[in-house]
Amino acid sequence: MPELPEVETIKRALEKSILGKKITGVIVYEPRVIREPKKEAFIKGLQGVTIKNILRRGKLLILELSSGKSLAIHLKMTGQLVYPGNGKASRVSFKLSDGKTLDFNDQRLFGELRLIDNWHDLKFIQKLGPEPFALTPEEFKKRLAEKKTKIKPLLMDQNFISGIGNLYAAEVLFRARINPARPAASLSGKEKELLFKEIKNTLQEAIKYQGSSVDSYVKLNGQPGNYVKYHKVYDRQGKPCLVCKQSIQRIALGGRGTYFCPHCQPR
DNA sequence: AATGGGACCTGCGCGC
DNA sequence: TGCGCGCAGGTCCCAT
Repeated sequence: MPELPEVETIKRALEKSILGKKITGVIVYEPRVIREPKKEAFIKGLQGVTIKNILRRGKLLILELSSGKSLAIHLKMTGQLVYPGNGKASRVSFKLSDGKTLDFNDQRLFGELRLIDNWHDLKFIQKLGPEPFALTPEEFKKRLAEKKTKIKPLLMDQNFISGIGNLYAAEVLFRARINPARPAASLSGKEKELLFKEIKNTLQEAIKYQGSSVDSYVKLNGQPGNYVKYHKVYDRQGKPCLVCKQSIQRIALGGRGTYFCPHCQPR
């Protein structure tokens, strides 16, 4: 479940530690995580290239390379990047010119590595909604206007707005005091403004604390992020609401576990 | 357009 | 105790 704050945390750490270094070799332990091209071409295409630029779009990490190609990394549920690598449970290991390795770990193999000519051409990128931090309240309200879906699945829709997953959708809606099952179109102008504000606030705060380590997210150095202790609803079912003391509920919405306070977030 | 389901995966927690 | 089952969720894809 790495979402925008977790991927941003990793991106910033990568910039400090591997930017400008050369990939001197690639060891593939689990070919299934390499989505394109085939393993041999993937290894060959990365051999000897320098990492020129590191970007994030939504939850996707992009390393631009001296060859003109890019390495796109999606961590999906359980993907990790660890530097310096320790070789433990690594699916793919990148040897760098500093003698250390960058390890890609992924227990469940949902993660995706792609070596591509132009990352702008990725279908995922072409359909991707705007970055929360590059959006104005007016634009956000406008995008919300015609939507008939429930607000929580909509926030998680990467084509609507990028970077928000199950965890931060729950946290944001609690802070905006909006019930996750509300139809998006039913939100008042004030609620839309507050929601947008809380999206930015929550993501910013989570980045400050370097992400939420529930499940398997770790920072580039292998250590957990610190934001879990600030969660107000996620994974807190049955526990007292930090505002009103009522029990936090968990329901299924769009097939996903959804946490909220029935008192603070009424229908 | 929206919604629901399955697929991809594996480790964990639960019930019996 | 041990086993089998369901669940967890990011994204894509298909069906309705």
